[in-house]
Amino acid sequence: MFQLFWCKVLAWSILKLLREDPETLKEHVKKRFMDPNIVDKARSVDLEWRKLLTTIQEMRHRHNVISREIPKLKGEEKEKKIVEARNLLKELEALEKKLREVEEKREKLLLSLPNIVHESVPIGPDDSYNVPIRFWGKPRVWIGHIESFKEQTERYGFRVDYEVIDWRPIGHADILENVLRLGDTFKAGQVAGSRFYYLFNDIVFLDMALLAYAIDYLTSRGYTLVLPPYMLRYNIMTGVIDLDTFKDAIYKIEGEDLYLIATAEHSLAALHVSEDLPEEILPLKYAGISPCFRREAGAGSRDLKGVFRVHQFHKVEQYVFAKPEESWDIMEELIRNAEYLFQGLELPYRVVNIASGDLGAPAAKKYDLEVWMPAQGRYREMVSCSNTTDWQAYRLKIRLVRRKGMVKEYIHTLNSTAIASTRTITAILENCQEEDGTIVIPRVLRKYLEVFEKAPKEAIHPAKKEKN
RNA sequence: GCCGGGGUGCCCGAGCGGUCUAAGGGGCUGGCCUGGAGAGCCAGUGCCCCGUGUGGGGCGCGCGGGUUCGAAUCCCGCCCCCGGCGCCA
Repeated sequence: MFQLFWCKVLAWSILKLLREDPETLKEHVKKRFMDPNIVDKARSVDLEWRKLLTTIQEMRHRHNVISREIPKLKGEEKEKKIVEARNLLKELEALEKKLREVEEKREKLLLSLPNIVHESVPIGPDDSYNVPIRFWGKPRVWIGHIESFKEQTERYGFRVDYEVIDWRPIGHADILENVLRLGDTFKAGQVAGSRFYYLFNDIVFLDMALLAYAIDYLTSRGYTLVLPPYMLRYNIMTGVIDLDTFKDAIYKIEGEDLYLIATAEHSLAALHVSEDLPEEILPLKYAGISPCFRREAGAGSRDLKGVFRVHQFHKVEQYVFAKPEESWDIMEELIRNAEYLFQGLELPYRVVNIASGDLGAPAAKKYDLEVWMPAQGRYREMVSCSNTTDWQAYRLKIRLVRRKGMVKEYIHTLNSTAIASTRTITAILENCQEEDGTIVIPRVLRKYLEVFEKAPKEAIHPAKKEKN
């Protein structure tokens, strides 16, 4: 028996849909509240490209045939053939120029297509349609926030146990700069601009302890610890993110083809660029630690105070290369890892299933982990966990090779925050705050502070009043 | 940063303007053979396009341009690796 029915598979799920089932692809684009016309455009340009390519390849073939005849000929006949070949090339020139144009257009359109939307994603145009799927911990809710707290929990059918406090905790920015006096965004603003900061002493130790805590846990779970490049080339960046992210988040190095990473996710995704990974080594799980640089161009004047939303911070990131059939289970593992870390810190949180319109092009599904911020009376994003299925893998040419039959397909990639330093610090500043402004250090962090002589061990205290 | 050497398919390695569009090994996948394994034999083993055929074709020798009817082979730019010099935390 002949074993192989030669079934040619289009490896990239989105290109396959584009060609074979464009209506379904349109449905996915509509779910994101994007213009479904991009599907028609991409489809027609893809078709145009294929037609043109076929024409050119036929001409190339004729030209190759002639070229191969030439060395066998002599004298006048040879000259005739050379002229013929030359003329054919002249014709080709214009067509190939056209092809390059079409190809560029096609490439652009293909790369502008967002990922499909997983069936479990709530449909809605913006973050107000995000759906909390579970709550953890017992938030401390200031009396004045009780109504809005209920709005943020009971509306979704959850009954979350909470503790009422009659004093309002000081906001993270205020306590950092004015009570503890361990941060200075004013001076940083003078020398670098808004959204930069100086942090001092205890808070710096806290930053380091958080990172150590995260890498300690993830490495114990078998994740490979990685210190990655902090800058990447253009073609790698575009493999990892969509155009909007590029515009809003990415810093460029002047005069070089280098861009500062906005997260270790970018470098970790790039770790296996252009590789064929055999299925038996999957899943590959990484924990990257790096600074993150973000322009925050789209943020306007949101969160200008303190270190909640800043141009640079440290982050431990989880990144996994997986077989398609296991990626959804791994997504659950990644969010559970993040939850484990925040449970350890005793920060009350909820996990939110991000609505289709708020997803971002690379992700087929995304969870955010949001911590309750007692001073703000809101849950705020600390962790973002995505399954990007084969969206990044296609762009980065990362394929999976099956043992049987040597079939190749695109792998799935996933990413999730473990801990982002400054943002987690804001959560600690508000949640672990005592009435007198003392910050009680979460127990799980203490062993990482032990190694530093001068690090705080149990609490961070308000600055002493200056005598004037 | 400077000078010299080098980057060939999954790996090793030949080719250094046309004898076809990468020799020859090795590995891997499948088939034949076998009681089973091995050996042996056969085929497949980069990307893409056309075709409802086990069919046809284009492009691939670090990347991008150029010369030529024809380039792995010649020229230019860039990247990376090795050695030497310089510089530096």
